Amino acid sequence: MGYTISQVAKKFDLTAHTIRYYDKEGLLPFVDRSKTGNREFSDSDLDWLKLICCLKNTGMPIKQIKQYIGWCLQGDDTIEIRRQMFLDHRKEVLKQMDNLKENLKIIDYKLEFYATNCNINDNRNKDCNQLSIGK
Amino acid sequence: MGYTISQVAKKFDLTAHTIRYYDKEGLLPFVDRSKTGNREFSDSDLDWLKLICCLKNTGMPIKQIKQYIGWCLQGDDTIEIRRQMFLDHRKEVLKQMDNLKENLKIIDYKLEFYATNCNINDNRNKDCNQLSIGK
DNA sequence: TTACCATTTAAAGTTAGCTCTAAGTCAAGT
DNA sequence: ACTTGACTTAGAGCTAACTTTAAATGGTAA
Repeated sequence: MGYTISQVAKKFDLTAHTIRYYDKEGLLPFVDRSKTGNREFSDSDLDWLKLICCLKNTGMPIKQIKQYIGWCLQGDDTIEIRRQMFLDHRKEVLKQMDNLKENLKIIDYKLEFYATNCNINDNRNKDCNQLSIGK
Repeated sequence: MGYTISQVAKKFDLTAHTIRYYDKEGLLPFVDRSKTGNREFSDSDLDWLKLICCLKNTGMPIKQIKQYIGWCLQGDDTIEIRRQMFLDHRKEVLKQMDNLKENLKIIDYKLEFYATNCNINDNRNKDCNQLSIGK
């Protein structure tokens, strides 16, 4: 039978509106319809959607995801460009992870500061309001 | 003397426009002005801005950063709530890192697939177009 | 003095990614 | 037959974070 849009929405923690929006934007050209025109998602469709969410959640714009879907539909001639896209995107993801790590250091520095100067012995004379975050 | 807005923009890889926007949104209430009304950034201001960028680049909305800045201005009564904000935000950042790691796995799976089935011996009969990305 | 910068403000415009509304269709239950 | 609820579309509306524009001011260099 396949899954209805609301079942899929639940599974992926999206709204049906959002899934229709993705469809409208060209991200789901493969999803079939029932006799009455309702979307029917197959298991393979869920795999596509999982990949789409992966790309979206790692910061790829919807337009670029659409382009990738288009390449997939075009067939094997686009295999190399698709592979390159994943390589490039992988680099992007690693960069994001590095950025998060760096920023986590700053946050941890601040937390250390609050712990050391503010909460032990409720010492309110020391200035926890300063913003020096180290070099 | 302090730094001009364009010097700061350069340092932080932002535009002067963006910095003025942050100021307008209440993120930079501490920045002084010269006699002629131009912003003059001190070293301490740069530390603030560094923290602001850290929070922004880890996904904190500008409104929430503004709220934090407001708490700082209010003084020591808000220390505990600020500390809690950093604790909460730290959790968010860790969650983001976990998400990135999970999604990186999917990307690596795809890359492995492209490497195995598509590029070795230029074997174009195998279907690299499929989207099954594993369980 | 004139030209050329960088700066200022207020306000309008842009983009991405939804989010919601209106009006309609269809299938199942009472 | 009627009601309820899930689905459909087109299109309008919304929010965040800029980004650009217009008009004005001030400092420096030739």
